[in-house]
Amino acid sequence: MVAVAPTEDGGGRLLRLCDDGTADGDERHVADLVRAADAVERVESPRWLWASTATMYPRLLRAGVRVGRCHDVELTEALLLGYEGRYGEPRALPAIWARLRGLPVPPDPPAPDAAPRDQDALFDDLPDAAALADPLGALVEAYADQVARIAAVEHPGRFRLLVAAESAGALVAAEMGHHGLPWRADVHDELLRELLGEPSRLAGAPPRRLVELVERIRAAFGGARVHPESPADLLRAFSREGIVLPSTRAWVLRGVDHPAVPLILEFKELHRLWTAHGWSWREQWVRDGRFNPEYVAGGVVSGRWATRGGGALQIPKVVRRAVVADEGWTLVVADAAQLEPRVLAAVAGDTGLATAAATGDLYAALAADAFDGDRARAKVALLGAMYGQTGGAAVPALAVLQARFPTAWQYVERAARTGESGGLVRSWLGRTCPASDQRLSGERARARGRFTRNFVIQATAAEWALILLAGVRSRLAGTPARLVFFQHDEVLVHAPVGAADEVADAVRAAGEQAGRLLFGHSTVRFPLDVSVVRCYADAA
DNA sequence: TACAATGACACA
DNA sequence: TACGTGTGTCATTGTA
Repeated sequence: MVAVAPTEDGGGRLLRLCDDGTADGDERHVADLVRAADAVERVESPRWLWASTATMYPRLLRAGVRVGRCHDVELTEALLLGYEGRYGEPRALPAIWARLRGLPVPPDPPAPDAAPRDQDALFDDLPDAAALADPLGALVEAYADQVARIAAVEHPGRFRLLVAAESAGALVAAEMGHHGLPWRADVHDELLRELLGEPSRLAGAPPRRLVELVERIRAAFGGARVHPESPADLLRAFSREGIVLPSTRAWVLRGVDHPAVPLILEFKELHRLWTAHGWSWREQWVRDGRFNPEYVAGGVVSGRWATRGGGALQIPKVVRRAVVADEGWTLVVADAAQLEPRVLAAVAGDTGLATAAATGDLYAALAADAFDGDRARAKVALLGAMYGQTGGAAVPALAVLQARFPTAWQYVERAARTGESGGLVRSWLGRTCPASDQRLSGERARARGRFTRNFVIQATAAEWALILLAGVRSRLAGTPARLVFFQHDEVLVHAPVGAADEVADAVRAAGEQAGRLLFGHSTVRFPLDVSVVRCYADAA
């Protein structure tokens, strides 16, 4: 392992370490960090120890340097603080962040009733001068501390896998952001014109079809000046016609008998396309045939990724027509089928559910076993159990689930009760939900119960996906194929046409390995639907 | 005028 | 078919 800390002059300091964090050689200073890292990577491809992949790696990527493995101290620290129930501590993360960058540690905020402090006490509080000047020392110290804390968790082996997956995920996130998703601006423009009509010559003014729809909506309201993009205005317009609505949500409007309703629904859909993924979106986010969002690994408490800008994780299905492989290239699209119920079967160790999850269609197997072959009811029951549904027609189906798969049922119920009473729940590998800030009661307690019930599943599903991603990445290393998109349970690889089958096999193999790494010899399978397409919209 | 809260809806 | 989890983004509306 090689620890690396950048210095302000573009150089950096390197130190070879053993796995427990003890030094294995002398520290050396290099004038050009990027070149030095490249050389070290080529010769020995070590695991890199650094403060933050998100701040270090893009710089290397811009210089054409790719690394194989790393340990990301900040992401690991967030995982450990969460595990220890300290995530909300105001100073915990900022403190380590500052020390790793050689900055002064922010002081504790003074307690509201504290007596004024004397000079000596202030002096005691000053950051250690050596630590201040020594980010590399702080890094090595933080790593050794993390190694010891990981050894103390309930399942250290699982937690080490989590740390490795989180760090690998951060590498993938930086690489995907750097590489970008192939995006045909001309195809995007064509489909926008098709759906929205001619764009206005006036910047910021709506395209033709939206203008027409507004006119027809006004006509349906007897010529009143209605602004359909304003929910409050729409509510007023309906109430003038004697129709009082709780909101203007699409599913509320669908139950309303009024000539304006179908027009409003169409307007909403197109208006959203125009504002969220229209021409100005394209101008802002698409450059040289690539959409380059910034992925934030570990950005969601459940371990799912977030993105900053561009709404990369909410690309509407119609817009996926603009995602087209380069000439001579192809897209390998793989998504995990029924990932969350399969995760439930595996983590709960419910043998009946695991038997159903050993097949390609979990819902169908479950239906055959317990729901008289009614696949839709089986699906509703399972989703209801994972999301905490309490009412509606799912209730009888939930009762069947409870009676026939008590182990799985109890697993999610226990997570819900722990959450309601303010406790912490963990994913399979040890990612921990945020602590409750106060004692809860009533609806707020129940809401936290629904959250923790879902957390144990969603966070474990995110772990499976992260391990899949890491597996795909390492199998593609040294080939021209690139991971270009990842969305919770779906990955896209941009590959030369001739390599498509090989890449598809690699993705499937990574999926099988992810299941084994997480759950050993569980009978639960995690099949991937893989398709090889020119255009993302054509994926099955 | 700037920012925060809200409503709505896209994705998994 | 009924609204239960997690997000990000935009427009509107309310407040400082």
